[in-house]
Amino acid sequence: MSKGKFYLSTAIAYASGKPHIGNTYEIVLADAICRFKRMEGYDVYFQTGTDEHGQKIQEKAEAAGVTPQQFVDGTSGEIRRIWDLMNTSYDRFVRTTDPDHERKIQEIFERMVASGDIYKSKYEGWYCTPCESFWTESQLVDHKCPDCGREVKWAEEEAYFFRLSKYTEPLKKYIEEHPDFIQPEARKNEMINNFLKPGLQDLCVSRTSFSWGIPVKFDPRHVVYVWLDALFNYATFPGFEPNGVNGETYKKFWPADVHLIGKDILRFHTLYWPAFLMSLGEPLPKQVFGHPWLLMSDGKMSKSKGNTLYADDLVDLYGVDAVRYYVLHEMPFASDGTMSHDLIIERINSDLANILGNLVNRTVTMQNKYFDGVVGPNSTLEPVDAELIELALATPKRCQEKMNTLHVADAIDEIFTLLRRANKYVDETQPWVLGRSEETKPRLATVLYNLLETVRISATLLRPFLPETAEKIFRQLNLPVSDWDSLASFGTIPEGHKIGGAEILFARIDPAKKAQEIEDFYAAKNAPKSDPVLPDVTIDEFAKCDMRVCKVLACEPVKKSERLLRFTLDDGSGSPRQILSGIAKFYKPEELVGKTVVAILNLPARKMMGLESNGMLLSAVKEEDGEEKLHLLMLDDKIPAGYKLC
RNA sequence: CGCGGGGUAGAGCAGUUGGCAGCUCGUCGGGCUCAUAACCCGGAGGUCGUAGGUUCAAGUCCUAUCCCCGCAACCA
Repeated sequence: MSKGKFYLSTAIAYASGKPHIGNTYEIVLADAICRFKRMEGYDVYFQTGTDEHGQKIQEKAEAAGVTPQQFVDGTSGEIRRIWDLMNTSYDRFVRTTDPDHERKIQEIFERMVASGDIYKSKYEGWYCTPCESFWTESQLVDHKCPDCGREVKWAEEEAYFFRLSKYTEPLKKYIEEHPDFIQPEARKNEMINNFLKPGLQDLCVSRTSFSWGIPVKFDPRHVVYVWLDALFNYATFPGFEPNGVNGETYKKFWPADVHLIGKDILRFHTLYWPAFLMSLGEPLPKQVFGHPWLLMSDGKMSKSKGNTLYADDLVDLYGVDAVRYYVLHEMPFASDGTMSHDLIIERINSDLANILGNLVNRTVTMQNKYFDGVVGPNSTLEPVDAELIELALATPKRCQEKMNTLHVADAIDEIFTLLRRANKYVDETQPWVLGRSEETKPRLATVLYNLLETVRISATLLRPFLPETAEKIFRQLNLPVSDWDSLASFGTIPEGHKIGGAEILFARIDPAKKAQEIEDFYAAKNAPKSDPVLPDVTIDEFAKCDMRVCKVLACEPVKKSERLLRFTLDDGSGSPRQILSGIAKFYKPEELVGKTVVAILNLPARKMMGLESNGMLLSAVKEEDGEEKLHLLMLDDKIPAGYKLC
């Protein structure tokens, strides 16, 4: 029997690379909420996926030498693999390169043009050519570019705009009338004060500077702004149709109950997205939760271990449920959480092994030891029993209350409070003493019965968070996995039932041994492995690259830049050549002066940090566990400048 | 003055409208032996970053200041 529908979405992950554990946190959090809702009896639709358009992806694909579509096919697959690895129960995994989605976006764009909410205009402002940036009057410093201090000129570019300004008041009204719309609360004020009070400006919703996006149908020089494209995934995939003939899933589940997103993209979800929906006359989502970030506390981690944690590595080292537990439990509701190997080990040992695992183990072991696994009657109710039973019966409701406000970590805490109480109960009742004489056997049977029921209730509540572990517990109890309704009563295990054997759920980890294991693990991963050889090029194609020997005449860091060095080179032509290279992390400028290097000269000039770069220095580069290792190619100083490579 | 987060016990954090400074881990002492050296009880440990201010009362409100950190951008 359904208690109603529940539609939750995660943000779609930007398919620009492999997601780290911080990105993975979001899908696990979403999964825990959805599993909980399903257990409560809601009809759940859980959508996630990948956002695959935009300039950054186009650039990354070019750098990798593949088409953007090939590139996102790879990254999207990788993201989905990690979502599956984390045992997440999404109903649908969507991709914005889906042709049906693209068609709908084009139609939505046209519909907005028809209604007058999108209009063609000019993007204008003070333009700094070297920086390729538009500035407003107020941003200028001495009427010059605030970044590089050069002259700016008034420039304009044709673009489509969405009449966002028109929705300032309706949005303000909606947010005020729906106090739970933006969560956590603090973010709401941020949106109101920073954006709504000053009034929203119309939003530029097309781009001409790159091509990897959904083309505007009647004006294909423009591609649709990625956010307009991406945000609509929540509606198009369940079956929203711009012509009004919506699909079944959309009819049933829209509006979404929760959009779960990172706090950094709250603005897009609480202002732009509702405004787009208002423009189409569609209902607005009920709640947007901007979750905090999971940060790496990498201070003590050595370079060889790497400082970015990935879900698949962590699963290899600790197992799925341990990783799920960590991210779900260690994230505060509103502020950022931290993560490291040491912290994970600590949590596994103290919570999963000692409190949960040990309770299950000692309970199952005793039942087997004293009664050969056969459950007896619970006949001797004492005050200490009542206390445990009362808490066991109160815990589901407490969990539910926390989950209703998305306080997932607090919900888990409620379960562990019960588990701690049960451990204490063992001490209070001293079953090993009761087991010594036949007289006290009935009392022992009752004590163990109460423990088994408490374990059953706890395991049921753990299902959304630790699905595999919950199943393992039920296997030890030799019971079918129990559901939400069974939590209303204490005493569901039938007398005479025979439980299964004890089995370790989470082995305690020896931190020193594990540290060694972690080091070996990363060392093996970092072992040199060769990238596949790229498809053949012809000698003619190769010859198009004009690579020449250059001498470094001067080299200095670029102001305000972390990575860039500015080189002045002798390329043999007689006039100096300026090239910028992002290698400041690897070399000190002074040690490069006078060196003999190789550069490609015939790349188009490119501006970085306001300076022009005429070519590229060749380096040997390799990604090692997310970190780039780089060595500048240097030749024998006997080779004169200007020699060509072939 | 790019945007943002944060300084509370050795570590990680909670502290709602101001009203006795709390939780988890660790540590020390004790208990227990069913259990994964696990479990249970108790203790020690904090002038709440600093300096001012408002108040009967400030971790909490105001002002100033110091210190950490994340994000963004250039990365041919």
